[in-house]
Order: sequence, then C-alpha cells, then structure tokens
Amino acid sequence: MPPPSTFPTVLRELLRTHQTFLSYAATHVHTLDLTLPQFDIIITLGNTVGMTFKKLGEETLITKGTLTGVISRLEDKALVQRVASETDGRSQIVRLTAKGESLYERTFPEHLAFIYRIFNDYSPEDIATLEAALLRLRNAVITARSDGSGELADKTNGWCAKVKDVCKHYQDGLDDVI
Amino acid sequence: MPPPSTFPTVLRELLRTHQTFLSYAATHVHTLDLTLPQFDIIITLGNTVGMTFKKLGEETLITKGTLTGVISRLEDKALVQRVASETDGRSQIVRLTAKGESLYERTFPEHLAFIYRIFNDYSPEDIATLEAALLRLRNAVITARSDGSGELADKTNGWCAKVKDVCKHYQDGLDDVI
DNA sequence: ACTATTTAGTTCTAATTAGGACTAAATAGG
DNA sequence: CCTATTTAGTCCTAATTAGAACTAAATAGT
Repeated sequence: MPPPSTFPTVLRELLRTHQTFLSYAATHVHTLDLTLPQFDIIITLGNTVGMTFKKLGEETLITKGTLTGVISRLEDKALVQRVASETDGRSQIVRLTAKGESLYERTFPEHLAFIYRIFNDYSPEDIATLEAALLRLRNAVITARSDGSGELADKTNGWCAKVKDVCKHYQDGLDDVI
Repeated sequence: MPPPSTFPTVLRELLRTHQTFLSYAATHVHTLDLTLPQFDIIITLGNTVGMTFKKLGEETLITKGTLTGVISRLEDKALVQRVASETDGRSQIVRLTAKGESLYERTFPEHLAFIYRIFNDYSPEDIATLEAALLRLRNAVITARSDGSGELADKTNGWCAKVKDVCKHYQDGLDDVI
C-alpha cells in the first residue's frame, strides 16, 4: 500500500524541500567564505542606507539573540558596521561597509543566477501557484495557532481516539511527523 | 508596485512557512519537555524494533554528527537505548525503552491531533496538490544541483548581466533571497 | 513631572547544525 | 590471505538557534 497524501506526508515533504533548498544555496554561499545567515544579511542590507536590528531580524527571520552574534561576526570581517541611531537612543543601525558593498555588488547577481537555475522549467504561473500553496499553508498554521488551546480539548480529543485506532493498522504511513 | 511572484519571493515564502510550522509544532512538543528533534526520534522509533543510526538519520533528516548528541540526551532521559548490532560490529541499534514506548503511546496521537488542526480547511485534493508542488520544487533543486557547475559559466553569466541591470531599478523585490 | 510599561539590544545557556578528522569493522580486489 | 577502500559511529569545532534574564532608553498614563 503506497502512503496516501496525508498531512504527515506533506509536512515531511515541507521539511525535505526546505532542507534540500538550503543545502543547494549553501554550496554557492560557502565559496564566499560566508554562512547562509551571514550572506542573507549582506543581501538584505545591499543597496540600503542601513537598517535597525529589529527590521533586519524581521526581514531575515533571524531572532534578536542570534542576530547579535551574526552581526558581530560580520563586523569582525569588516563587512558591516554598527552606527548608533540619531533619533532613538536604544537603536543601532547596521549598514554595509565599503568592503561589504563591494562584496554585495560582486556576488549578488551571481547568487541570483545560481538560484535561478532551480526554476528553469517553471512558468510564471507555476511559481505563482507554488507561492499561493505555501502561503495558504502558512496561514493555516497561523489560524491553528490562534484558534487557542481551548479547542484542543474538544474536537481534537475525539479525533485522538480515532488516531490511536488507525495507528495500530497503518503505522508506517503515520509514523513520520514532527 | 506590488512585488510580483518571482523566485526570490517564493523561496522566502518557503522559509517563512517552514519556520511558522516548526514554531507551531514546538509549542506542543515543548510541553513534553522535549526538543523537536528529540520528539522526532521518539515517533520515528515508535512501534519499531529499533533502527540503526544511519537509517534513523535518513528518516529524520538529522546528520550523523548531530544524531549522536540527540540520542545521548535521550539516553540520559532513559527514553531510548543503544544496543550493539549482532550482524554488524560497527552498527548500533537504537530502540525505545519501556519508558520511551509509554511516552510514545501517550503523546503521539495527541501530537497528531494537534498537527491535524492545521488542515481543517483542506480537502484531500488540496493536500495532494500542496505535496506535489513541494515535491516538484525539491526535484527542481536536485536537478539544478546535478546539472553541475559547468553551466554556471554559460547561460548563467548572460543572465547575470541582466540581473545587475534590473537590480538598479527594482532593488526591493529582489533583495531578499538567501 | 513621575511612575509603569514597553521596546531595543546584549548576554547567557542548552541544544542543534554541518562538516571534518578519527577509529574500528566490513567488504572488495587481487 | 592481504591490502585498499568503504562504511558506521564518535568526537571536535564554529556557527546558529530559541528563549529567558538583563540593561538602558522611550513612551504612556496619571
């Protein structure tokens, strides 16, 4: 019996696809002696007057605690610099140094081209479809999260019993969910 | 001008969706005093006679170096145990202890139900469509990777120039690619 | 003006991560 | 049978990760 397209399967596929893509992107970025998060910062800052830590974290999906370390390491490489904000005493503005700008100019188009090869066989509609599917999933997760924990006790518990039963029979297909 | 559905956008959406999902799954798993990778091991091992390190790594997408640490921590919690393989002197079989089995039985259906809430509004066809879209993307990445680096110098370099030009005008939409 | 709360970044800790070096066991080729 | 290569796990290092506690600055409410 082939595993049906159930939610465990599709979520595992999300992880696999994500990992495969990151590993692909890393093969290029590592030739620049940068890690993926570091390069992400560089291209986010490229052609910009700089950006606050908060903004930078939102753009790159890196949490503040992590961001401090990543920026410090880029500062050690003299690719970015911290500048105190003039309008807000708490804020630091992160911007590319001349060396960082130069790196950005030199490597970003190359990186984009490297990534572009993935979509050789995609039409614009294909890409739009994929993005819509991903966005829908993300919104579904957000909805599930905000539905609160109250429902967990209700409709979910009934389903629990069903699952327990099914598990006995189709263990293989249900096994692999995070 | 709204950002069009270009490949940078869709890839960023992949990262965002992935992260949102993991964060959602973690809210449940952390109530069990386990990390996501640790729980992943538990449910992969559930209803199984055990598994070699290699197999376990393939199933959970955890690389060997990381896996050693994760398993050791689960061993400290007495949830899994290492057993020397009888057929291969190099191999260790990892299996759930009685305590681990009990944890699995108790929490897996609950977790599945928690995850299931994401797909409240999905039909089976919707799920199949999503999975197909993800699989296609993953295969496209694999193809790009195996196409080798030879092409990078050819068709890609011409495209590089185009990108450099475009960058000057539409920096915003192209900025955020890993 | 003054206090209470929020916000921005840093610091700290435990865990994960990939990758490389290393050991021991198994397998292949001669 | 014996060497060469591969394979399975472990150990090590540098980096990332989330989360929590902490400091200092800004803002809100009174």
